[in-house]
Amino acid sequence: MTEKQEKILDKALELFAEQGFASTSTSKVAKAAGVSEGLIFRHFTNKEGLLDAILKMGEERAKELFSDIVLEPDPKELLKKYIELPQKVRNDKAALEFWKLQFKIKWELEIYGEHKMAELEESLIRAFDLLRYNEPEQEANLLLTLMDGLATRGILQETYDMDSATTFLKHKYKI
Amino acid sequence: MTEKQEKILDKALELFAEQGFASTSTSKVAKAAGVSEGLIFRHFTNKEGLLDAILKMGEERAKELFSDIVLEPDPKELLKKYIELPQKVRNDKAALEFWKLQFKIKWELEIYGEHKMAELEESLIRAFDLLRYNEPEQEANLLLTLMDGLATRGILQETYDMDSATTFLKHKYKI
Amino acid sequence: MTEKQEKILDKALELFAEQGFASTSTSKVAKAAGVSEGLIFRHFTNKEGLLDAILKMGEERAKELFSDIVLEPDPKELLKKYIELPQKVRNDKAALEFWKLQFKIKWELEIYGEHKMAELEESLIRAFDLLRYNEPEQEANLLLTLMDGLATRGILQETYDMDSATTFLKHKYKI
Amino acid sequence: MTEKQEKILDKALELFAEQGFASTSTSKVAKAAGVSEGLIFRHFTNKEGLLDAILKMGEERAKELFSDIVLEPDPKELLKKYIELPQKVRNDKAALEFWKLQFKIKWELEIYGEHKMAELEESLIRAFDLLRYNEPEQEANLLLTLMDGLATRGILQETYDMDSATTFLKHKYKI
DNA sequence: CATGAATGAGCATTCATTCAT
DNA sequence: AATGAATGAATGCTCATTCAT
Repeated sequence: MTEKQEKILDKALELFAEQGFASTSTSKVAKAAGVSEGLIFRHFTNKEGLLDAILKMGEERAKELFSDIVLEPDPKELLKKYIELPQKVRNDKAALEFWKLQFKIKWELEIYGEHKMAELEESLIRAFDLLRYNEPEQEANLLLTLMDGLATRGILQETYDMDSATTFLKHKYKI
Repeated sequence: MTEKQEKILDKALELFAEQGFASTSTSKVAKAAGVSEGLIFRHFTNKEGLLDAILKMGEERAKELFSDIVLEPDPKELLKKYIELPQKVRNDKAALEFWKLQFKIKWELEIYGEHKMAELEESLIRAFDLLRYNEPEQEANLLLTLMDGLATRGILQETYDMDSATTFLKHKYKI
Repeated sequence: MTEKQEKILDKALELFAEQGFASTSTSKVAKAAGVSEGLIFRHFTNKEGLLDAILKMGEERAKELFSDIVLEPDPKELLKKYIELPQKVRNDKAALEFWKLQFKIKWELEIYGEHKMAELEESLIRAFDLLRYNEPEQEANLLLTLMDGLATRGILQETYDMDSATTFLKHKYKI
Repeated sequence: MTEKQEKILDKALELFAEQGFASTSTSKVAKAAGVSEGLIFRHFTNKEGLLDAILKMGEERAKELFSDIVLEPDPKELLKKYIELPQKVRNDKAALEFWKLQFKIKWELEIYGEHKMAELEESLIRAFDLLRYNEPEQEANLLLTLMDGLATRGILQETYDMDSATTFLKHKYKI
């Protein structure tokens, strides 16, 4: 991975996250990255190939982010970490950019990456089970869904008070 | 409003909801509507003008949908109606199209129409207040956020089991 | 000639003179005149037909302007009137508009309306002859050419000092 | 400057001079130059950018043409060279094209490039001064204005007898 | 006489992509 | 590896013109 290659990925992520995939032209990416437009195609074949590379990059970073949660043995602690995730992401510019892109792409291409969540879902189910909730699958599903809502508003609604929401949630789950 | 005008709005809604605003060209809309491309601009000035017209249309239909909830005097009934909304929308092709567009546009243009929700939020707060919840504002906010998540998955994840989720939610809120 | 017809001619003249023929769309004319675009075509067949109507109108007004000069029996007086013409036109908004259009059209369509000038040229030749100039044809031709230059600068160069130029010319021709 | 770039400039000059700026589409230019339309924009940004490039080219050639006059020390010779300029231009196809464009643009965009003439005017004033004319500024101004007329007719009126006019003028200025 | 709906061709410009160097 | 020239198709939009009412 050369320096220019990284620069392209970096700027493409930024632009795709800001303006969306379709609305970001390869020439904009090239200009922002300070490289010739042709180079993008030499390295990534396609505009789609560029997106794939970014998405793969994102998946790896997401795994890092999630692994800390998934591997947590204490169920209360696991829930806490999960619920605090949006706050954490919102305060980390790089992570926020990835999330934004992830969601934007979801809506632009209408794909909901279920498999990515499978592992997380299982760990949540286990946690709720250990905490003796009656319907752990439903609880896990509800919390995952809520998370999508939290992400939606955290990203889209600048005035959204994420801290209150998080605190309230922890209170509800008695953490 | 001539027949062709309606046809344009109709097909534009369909295409914008399916493929997104930026990725739907005016020529595609014209072709789908069986109209000359120029007609779109004569009637709606702009591609954006076309979107606005559709969005206004959607707002009116949303108001109808919401008014039934907002005006409900019985708090339990209000909550029930609100929670059942996603189910209702998911089973109504026309309504689903509008919701899809609404969310797609949110993400494409990064605007979260807070004002549209204000009335709804107030009625939810009142309901939770009447039901003697300790923190009605937080409860209302949580439910609204959850709704965004429900919509996200209901639209994006074809396999999402909306009925179970709804049932479970009603159970949680003791309805 | 209905009121609307006149309004069309009026506004078309104004716009053609300001922005040129090619750069003025029939829709602009219709909007400025407060009529439907179709009406222009009902009355004038073509965009070109509209131009022709305006040009004909202009020719008549030019004849009025010139007739006073051409019919002047005293050669000195004739020269004086001719030389003072640009000043006169420059101070008359309506006349200036016509001249401007006339010149703009000349350059846009590359036609030099020689026949319009023939009568004027003859009267100038006669005048120079009576004043015992050696080469009255050449003198007339020179003055006519100079007039084109005077018009060019009078219209195009806002800062052009037409009064000085006129005074100097009269002095040169001993008037 | 690649071959294709030059070809674009060349054909654009030709077409702009023939048909005017507004009436010459970029696709016509591209077709005439045997180039893809996109290339025009890659090299010149805009249709206006293309015009600017041509105009700058013209200015340089005009400077060459004028410098010979402006630097002439002998006043009689200077006047002679100046008066003979239109003849010279009319017999040089490339130069004529530039002049035509220059004038067409003047009328289409209504800008009179005074500053370009300033140097020339000063040298004319100096010449008339040396030749002991009473009002050298007025004389210079008159001759410049006459030149605009000469150009107008030389370009627009194919039958205009430029040689006679030039001869007569030289005779008038005793050259 | 007058309108407003409607069209097809054309416009300037942008786009993703290819290729010779 | 990297560039910059080049392209063909597409984009949003405007144009002159027609026609039913």
